[in-house]
Amino acid sequence: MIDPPHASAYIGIMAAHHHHEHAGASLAQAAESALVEAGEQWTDMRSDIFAVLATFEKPASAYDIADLVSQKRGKRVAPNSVYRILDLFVTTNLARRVESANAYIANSHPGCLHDCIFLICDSCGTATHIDDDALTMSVRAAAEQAGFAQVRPVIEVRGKCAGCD
Amino acid sequence: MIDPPHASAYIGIMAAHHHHEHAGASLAQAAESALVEAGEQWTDMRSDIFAVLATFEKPASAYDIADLVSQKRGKRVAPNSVYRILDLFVTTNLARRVESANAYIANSHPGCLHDCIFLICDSCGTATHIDDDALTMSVRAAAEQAGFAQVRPVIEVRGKCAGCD
DNA sequence: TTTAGCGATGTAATGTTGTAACGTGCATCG
DNA sequence: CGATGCACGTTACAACATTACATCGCTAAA
Repeated sequence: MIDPPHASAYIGIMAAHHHHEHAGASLAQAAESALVEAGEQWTDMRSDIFAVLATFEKPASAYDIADLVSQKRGKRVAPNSVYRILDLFVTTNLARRVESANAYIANSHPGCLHDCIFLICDSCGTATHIDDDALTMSVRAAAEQAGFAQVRPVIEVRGKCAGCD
Repeated sequence: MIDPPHASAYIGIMAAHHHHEHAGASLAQAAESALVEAGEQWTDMRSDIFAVLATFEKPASAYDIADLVSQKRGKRVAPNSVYRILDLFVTTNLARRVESANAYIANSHPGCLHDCIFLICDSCGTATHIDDDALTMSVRAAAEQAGFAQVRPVIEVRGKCAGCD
């Protein structure tokens, strides 16, 4: 899977930064090593949940994931367990929570730490993301200016994607 | 209620823009006229719900509001009805939904249309907002660049407020 | 004046998302 | 072996949100 060079960003605003975007097995491997790196275990359950999460184009709800993982294992996996693991993924940067969708999405470049900006299509539900550090840093700065600390920006844009215009 | 001209200049991060910030009765009045302006009715129920919403410092859940309005009226008001009216408020810009909190907050300057940036304290739950049109316009621009249309930014920052350091 | 329509609200049921409390199995280490 | 710690299971429940349909009151057309 070759990565097209991060098609060159914005006029005036641009992240001078590019990633290795993983997919499929490569992504799972990257996730595994990132998790191990963080001192956590890469168990079967975690592997299955990550695999299922990574197949989604759209942000996936914990319940969606629970259903699919249950099928895959032939045994009910409770949402509860899924949430635990998703929380772990989020704290270790293997996945992100999309607040405006109450759902999760795999991070296609784990190990690379960013605030990211999600674009979620109101029609088809698919989410893409852009990384624009200049922008996210400005948001952080504005919040810090207002006296906030330990800042965690949530930047999402709802709208209609190019395919759904 | 006169709004100062939308002065378009920004120095770095700063809103060269100031509002009439309403509070209490003045806010309720502003809300009423904004709603009527939009061709909607200002009913007792809507008035009560707005009043309750406006008393909150923190984003209020529909259920919080339902409880308080129920008390106030001495009769159960179902969450359903509250959601209906909150949706109306959001579409008419009398209130905002805080996605990362599944909750709502009154707009202290209805009639004045903005993307706003919320700062929500993880400790005390209070929310403040900043208006920084330069920033929000950049976010819009980035999304449009990516092919999105009918863009609605959701910009929230979680963190610790000055009082909760 | 009836009545048809419409907007606002009520009622009930149900669906979805998220957490709490506690139990079990298993590996590691003294 | 027994103690500890971690992952996961199980159950129950809390919190958030929507759907379908009923009722009420107003007003505009017949």
